[in-house]
Amino acid sequence: MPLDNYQEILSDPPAKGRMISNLSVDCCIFGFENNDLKVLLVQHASGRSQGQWALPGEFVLKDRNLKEMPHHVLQRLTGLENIFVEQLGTFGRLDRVDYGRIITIAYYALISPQKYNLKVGADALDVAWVNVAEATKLIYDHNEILDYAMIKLRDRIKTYPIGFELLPDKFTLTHIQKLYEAMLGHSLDTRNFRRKMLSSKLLQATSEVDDSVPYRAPKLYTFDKERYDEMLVEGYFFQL
Amino acid sequence: MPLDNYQEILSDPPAKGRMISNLSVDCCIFGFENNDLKVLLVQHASGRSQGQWALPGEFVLKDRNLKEMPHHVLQRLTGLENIFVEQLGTFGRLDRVDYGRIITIAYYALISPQKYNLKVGADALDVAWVNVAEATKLIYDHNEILDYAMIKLRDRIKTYPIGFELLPDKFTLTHIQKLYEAMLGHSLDTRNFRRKMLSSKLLQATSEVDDSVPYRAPKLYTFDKERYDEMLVEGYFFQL
DNA sequence: TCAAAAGTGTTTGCAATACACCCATGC
DNA sequence: GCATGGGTGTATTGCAAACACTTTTGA
Repeated sequence: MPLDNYQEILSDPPAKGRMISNLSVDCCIFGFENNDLKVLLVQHASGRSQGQWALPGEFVLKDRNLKEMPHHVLQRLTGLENIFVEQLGTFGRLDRVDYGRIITIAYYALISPQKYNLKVGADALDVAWVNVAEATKLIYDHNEILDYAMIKLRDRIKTYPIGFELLPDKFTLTHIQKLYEAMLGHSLDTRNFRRKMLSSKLLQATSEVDDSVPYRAPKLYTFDKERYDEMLVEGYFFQL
Repeated sequence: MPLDNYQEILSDPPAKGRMISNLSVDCCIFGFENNDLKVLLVQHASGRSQGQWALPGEFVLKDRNLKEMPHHVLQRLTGLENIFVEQLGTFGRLDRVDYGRIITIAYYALISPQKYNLKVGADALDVAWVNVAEATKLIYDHNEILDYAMIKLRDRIKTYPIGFELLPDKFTLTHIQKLYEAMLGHSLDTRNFRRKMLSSKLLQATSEVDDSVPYRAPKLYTFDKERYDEMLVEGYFFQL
């Protein structure tokens, strides 16, 4: 399923009167394909920022709890619900945007490739998955936000098994190793990695293999959501 | 130096016109005394919230960068500068305050006991250091914020040696052990703790001892700021 | 038969843990 | 001399790290 194969479904932005005009939410939406970590960017369609690439975002809505806002952004942009989201932090330099004093609350989201199904809203010219390393020259302070997201993500992946949020339901051990390597920015020892993953009890072997490959077909695993939820509570540490 | 011995210096709140009226900053300001972790609370002097205890806070000022705001709060409240501060997160439930849609950015600050020197602003009836365990029944969602601060603090103390921010310039090994125990909520093995602390190279033994005690005078240590800064960069991990 | 990746065990060293007694001081 | 906390060492265990070859499959 290629990443650039999205549907052109218009999704209208909310009316101005429903927005809190000095407060926005911006999202670093991450995906993983072809052993690369990607981030979802939009190109602004109008106004002073027309043509520039940005993290997707919205003004906070008057009638929504703050924590619903990143889901609202994801819903408008991708139609997806129940996505993993965490707050990153709030950015409020005086000159961070060029048209007023806007403070933004940044979130990051992790979505699995089965779910790529992008809409392009009426306020965006284009939407694209971009390799994180190539997502330079974003508008406003969005590169600062993205850099911060990467730091947090690396930190988080070492402590919680959130990487699974980026994988399809069934995946191979190599698949998840490549994901960790992409996130951490260095390679990992295969034997040690596999031992650790399997001993974590997070994985469940299926009887299936991935026979679409032109070499020895690797086993497919699924990921044990119950065990994962237990770990989130007990403060699991994942040393890598 | 007793904690409740503060000066009654009035520090006027900023004019309403300088504030962003839907955005506030609230601070969990932590101190450590008598082996207890304390948080600084204020009692509101006027308005609907009069008499209630709260985390100190302010509305965000139009002409200040967001990251200066917690320092502004600390400055007004305590007169202190150069305090360790980190952002916790932003809280925005629709009904979190009872007089409108206010979103608040929460910070936590760590201050050392030498620096206790509190002012009481014109907008506060009273200011007090309260044991964290006893800081219940705060106004709005401030208990939620404080609970979250404690979780973050525990997490952080396990990874970075931020505990030193809560100690005076010279301290004993027992002193810092008690601090860690208070933060983590359980006791630690003295021999292991000392070995680990000393091998971290964060401490520098002085030739002095604390001879104010009625038993064997313990050695005083200072803390090596340079080594600490190195560690913050190299992502030091402090397993406790 | 070759290419490409899957899959598999053992050894080594370090760091965390558990554990108990003597020491110095002031009263 | 006694009460109080200061200060110290060793043995064990578990986990992370380093390391290389055989297996399977499709082309």
